[in-house]
Amino acid sequence: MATRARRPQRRSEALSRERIVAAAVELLDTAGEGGLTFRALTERLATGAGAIYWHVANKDELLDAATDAVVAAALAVEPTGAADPRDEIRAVALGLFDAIDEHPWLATQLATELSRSPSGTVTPRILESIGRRVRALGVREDSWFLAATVLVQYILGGAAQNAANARVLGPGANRDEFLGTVSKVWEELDPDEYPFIRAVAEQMRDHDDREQFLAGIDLVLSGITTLYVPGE
Amino acid sequence: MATRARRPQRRSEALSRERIVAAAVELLDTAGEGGLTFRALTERLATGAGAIYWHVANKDELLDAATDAVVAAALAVEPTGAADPRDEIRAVALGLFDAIDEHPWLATQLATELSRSPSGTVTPRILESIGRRVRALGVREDSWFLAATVLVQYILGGAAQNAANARVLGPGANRDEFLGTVSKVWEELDPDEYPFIRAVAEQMRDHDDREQFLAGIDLVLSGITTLYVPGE
DNA sequence: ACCTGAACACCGTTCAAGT
DNA sequence: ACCTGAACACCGTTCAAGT
Repeated sequence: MATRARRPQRRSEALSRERIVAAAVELLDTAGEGGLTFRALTERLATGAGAIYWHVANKDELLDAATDAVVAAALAVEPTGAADPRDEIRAVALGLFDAIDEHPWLATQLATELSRSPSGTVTPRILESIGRRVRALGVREDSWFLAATVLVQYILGGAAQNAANARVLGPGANRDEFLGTVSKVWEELDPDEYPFIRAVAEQMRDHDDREQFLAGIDLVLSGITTLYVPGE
Repeated sequence: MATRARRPQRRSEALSRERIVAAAVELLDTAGEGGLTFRALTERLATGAGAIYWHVANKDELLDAATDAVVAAALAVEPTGAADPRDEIRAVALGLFDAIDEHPWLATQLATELSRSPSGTVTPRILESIGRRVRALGVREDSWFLAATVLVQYILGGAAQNAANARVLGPGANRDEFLGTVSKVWEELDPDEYPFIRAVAEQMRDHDDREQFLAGIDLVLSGITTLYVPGE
């Protein structure tokens, strides 16, 4: 009774790249970045290591595929019918924000995604989604790439930072308590070396992640409008 | 002759945390993120594994220490005497940009730094440096934390993205050639799925990393001024 | 207090062998 | 074409033993 066999998984439901990637995402979600190993994967899929290597070149490719699958899903629920491109940009950004929140390993992955495959599919996907709205915003054509890139950079950076916070906490932890602790540490830093940190310790403790993230988006949007939208 | 003993290192110059961290930085710089192993480290320092563990708790702590050392050095050359806080912010940002450019492993490290030690020293260091200038800019007090955080997020994200590009290239590679290749890939994407990417493929090919990074800083600064500096 | 180095548990990847 | 699973090389970390 105690030694219940763990998930015999319907006997051989035909291995496939998709099933492997899905299992990888599950492992990453439940066990964290360190939880994705070929041994855990073979056990969960009731197969051998070689079988996985038949469908996937190596671990890096598997991670890329997992990232791509999750990002694609997050961007699939595109906001339709929103009149203001600004609202659409906010919606796309929040979609990624939530995806990273649900799959914290995405943060690290997205940060290093760019360093891998030059023809990586994740970055173009995100850039395309944001870029269309940048164009709709009326940004000068020669600044399309710049404006879209800055936005994407902020979105990924901001979402990643929040995921990091969430990860430190771990599931079920008390966010207020955690922020309180960090805030205390900040308040006790050397007043000569860290005057600013001390001054914002309280703001840090009371800030709302989502609100702050959106305020950052608006800030970038404001800069884009001021500098790159003619006649504003 | 062929089997020259590699660096006997002046026989026992007393191991210390600093020497270990310095060796770690060297290894990371020369051999990349995967190059930092305890075996390589023991060889370079002509010692045993246990000796290193006497000075450093584990690999994560070693990576944190290496990151901290490099970031501290980058921020140490603080711009003095610049009249405009905007110029100072640009200088600090470029300092980090160059540091990540010199030590590409910093990008990944900084992206995940936040997820580690809540009392991490790297983030406060950067936030402090940027925050002081944000204050000098005349930002409303209740928006100090927000404005500084957004700036730091953009700086780290932007610098990381550039480091990623540099890393894909590898030392001595031809940047123009690389961008040309990626640009070609972008131009050949599905016109229905990726109209924006196709439209900016050329801008991407011709963009200058540093220029673009600075333009992003100015964009964020413009947003901060518009939204959070009273009377502007 | 500081260092040595063998040993342990674990990992990604390969590959001869099977069907 | 697809899968098995033992084997290999390598890694982070521990620890009894030394000085």
